[in-house]
Amino acid sequence: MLNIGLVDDHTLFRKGIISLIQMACTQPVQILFEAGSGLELQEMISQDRMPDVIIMDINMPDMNGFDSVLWLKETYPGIPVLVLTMMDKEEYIIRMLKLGIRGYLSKDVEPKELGEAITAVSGNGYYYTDFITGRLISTLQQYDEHGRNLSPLNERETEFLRLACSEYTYHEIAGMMHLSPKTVDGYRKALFEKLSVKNRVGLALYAVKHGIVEL
Amino acid sequence: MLNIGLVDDHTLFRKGIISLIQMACTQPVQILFEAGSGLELQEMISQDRMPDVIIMDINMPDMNGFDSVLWLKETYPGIPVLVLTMMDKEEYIIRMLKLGIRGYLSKDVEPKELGEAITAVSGNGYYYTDFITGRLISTLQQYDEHGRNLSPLNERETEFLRLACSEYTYHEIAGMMHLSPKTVDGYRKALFEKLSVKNRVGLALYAVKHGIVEL
DNA sequence: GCGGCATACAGGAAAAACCCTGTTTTTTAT
DNA sequence: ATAAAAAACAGGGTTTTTCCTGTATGCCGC
Repeated sequence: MLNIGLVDDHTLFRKGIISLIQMACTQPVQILFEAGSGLELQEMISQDRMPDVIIMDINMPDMNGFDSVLWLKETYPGIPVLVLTMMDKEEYIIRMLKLGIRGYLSKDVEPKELGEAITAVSGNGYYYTDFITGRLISTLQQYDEHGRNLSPLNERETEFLRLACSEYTYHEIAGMMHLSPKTVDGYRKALFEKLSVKNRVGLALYAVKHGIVEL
Repeated sequence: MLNIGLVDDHTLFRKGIISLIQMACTQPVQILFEAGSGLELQEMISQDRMPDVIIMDINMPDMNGFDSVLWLKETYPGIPVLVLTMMDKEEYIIRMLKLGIRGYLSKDVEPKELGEAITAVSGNGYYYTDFITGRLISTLQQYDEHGRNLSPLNERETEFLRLACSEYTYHEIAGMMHLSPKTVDGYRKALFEKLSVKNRVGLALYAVKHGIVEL
């Protein structure tokens, strides 16, 4: 019997997932527990309810998916995690992959696919939707003419980008970042190039689209 | 027996809703049909499967929630519609209210609330979550010091706002709108005032936040 | 027929954004 | 240890945005 732990703040989703699991899985499975956040997950596991697979969302109150996976990997690295979320932004996928999750599914998944993913992940396998692998491949293909990767924004660039999505002037942003306005202007230019945008509005829309700033 | 028609493109959601209905409703209910889009809804109803209540999402392929409700109100105005969606943008809520829906729920709804909403709507009642009514009230409270309503953007302002969320200069936008750059500057100023923003980035973020431009 | 109102438009000016080229300093790799 | 890359910064220029005040026109109500 395969024991599944379900972590999602929406009751609607949890019940939907349970229904799908029951109709999709060929092997015998049961829902060991449901948790509405990372904190509840910690409670469940501290009560010695050890699942064979954890299905987890990202957006949750109290403790989100990233922190939850981080904690799991530190504490019980053996439990495979299957992320099931609406968030299909590249940044999120990449962050999760780095944390060592074993599968990533979008919430518009078909029952059959969910069953396959659970089977794969509960063994020693991995499962990512075609959609997601497709996006990742196209991301990894973003090199410039010298073969340098253009896409990943470093710490400082990300910080600048977040601040650029505001009503502060670049001068004010320079102050906040403890940099000269000229340096900030350099970041601006670099990001225009990297993200192929022409003005600050382009930066803001890129940031929203890729989940770098929340609305 | 209350017959429910379920219109949502995500299998996960449909199964979740069904679970919640079964655990939340005190009265006897059954799911008469499930449809994955407005087109499928039309098929179902043309097969003479007339539900007492329709629970509907907004984002769907082929035929979305707005068009579906529009068609329903023209063809079978008697069937009450309960919108159940993640889209909590004011523009969407207002559009749906104008179409004459009877309830609007967010997908993070509690089982109990879903049951109450179904009961209310299947009678001759209405049901809106506190969250939604709260947002609507705060929107309707946006008056200026003379009592004039600031919030609703007219046609031309909306058109300008959409164009401002781009990498065109205002000069180029003026050309597209067949207006003088000075007039466009007037729209800019008026929108800064109405939306309480300080620069073009603020405009773009407002537009995204309120569903005026898609990403 | 006249004030109120919305729309379209102008001149002019300061601020901010945008762009290019080049220097210094710090970090990193070998 | 040193060359190469990345980060911080400057000078100086153009374009765009932002802001102010003021005018002309057509529409609507009373």
